[in-house]
Amino acid sequence: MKKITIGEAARQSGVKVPTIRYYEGIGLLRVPSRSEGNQRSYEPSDLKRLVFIRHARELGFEVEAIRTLLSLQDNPLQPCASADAIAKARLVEVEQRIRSLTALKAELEMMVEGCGHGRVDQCRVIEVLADHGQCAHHGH
Amino acid sequence: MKKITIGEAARQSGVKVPTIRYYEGIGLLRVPSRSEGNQRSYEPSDLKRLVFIRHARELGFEVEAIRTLLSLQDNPLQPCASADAIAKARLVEVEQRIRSLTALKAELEMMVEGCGHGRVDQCRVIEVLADHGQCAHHGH
DNA sequence: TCTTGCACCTCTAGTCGCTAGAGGATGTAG
DNA sequence: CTACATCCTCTAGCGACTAGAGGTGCAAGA
Repeated sequence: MKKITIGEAARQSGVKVPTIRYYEGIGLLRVPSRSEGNQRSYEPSDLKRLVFIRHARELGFEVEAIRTLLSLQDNPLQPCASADAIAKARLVEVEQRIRSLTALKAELEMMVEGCGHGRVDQCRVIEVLADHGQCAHHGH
Repeated sequence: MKKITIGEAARQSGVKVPTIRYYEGIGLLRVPSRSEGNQRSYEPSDLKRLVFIRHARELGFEVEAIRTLLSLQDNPLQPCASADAIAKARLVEVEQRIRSLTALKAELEMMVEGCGHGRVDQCRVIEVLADHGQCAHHGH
């Protein structure tokens, strides 16, 4: 039962102090007990939860998805179909995002390579932006 | 000089009506003339500008970058080094983003594949989120 | 002419996930 | 005792829109 301050929790979890308070506000984190001087006082389990949240955020899960994942974690005997579905949906999103960014990269490369570093009226960057018809990929 | 309404401009440019008004508000688009009934009235040049903006947004350029690109387009005799620099910076961002998303994809795939579709307490998705040490990539 | 109904107008507030700052209380080291 | 860091609450801001309220304009059919 070694209780720690919010600052220490921030240091150990990698989540910033105002963000911890924000997570409490939106109900991702339980309301912690307070010290005599009204300061938040966290337990190891809170720390674990913070690391879980941080990690999920780094993987790009939205707060609502994390809310669901946390409630699943809190009820470990339930079937994990939901967790699986959330992760799969995220995977599909990420794959889609990679595809569109790759197309985008090709287009930017064309723009940059085509730029003769002369005047704007000969600049391929501006030209391509002005005329969509010159795009390599018309999907967007 | 065929003037069009904001709705028609939206249809032809692919930029939504409230977004056109928003662009006017932040100064990306000139303040258009008005009809007798106080309705915005756009010219072909506005339409071109809207398409330019839409295209740049689709390529992920921020509004401030677009502001610069537009001012370059308005002064075609200047050297295009700025446009080139903006596009290059965006390219670097995109490449970085693709790299991190690819790492993320690998991690999500591991999570999804490892999930035995049983109960939460055996679920790899939850497990990996809870314990950062199990990640394939520790960079994040 | 009337009326229906869509498109337009302005303005404010909400979205997401924080982040920054004001203004004050508490805790700790020298 | 005095700094100074850290904590507290509260409000407002970020980017790039989006949604909605409450009202006006306009074109076409009955």
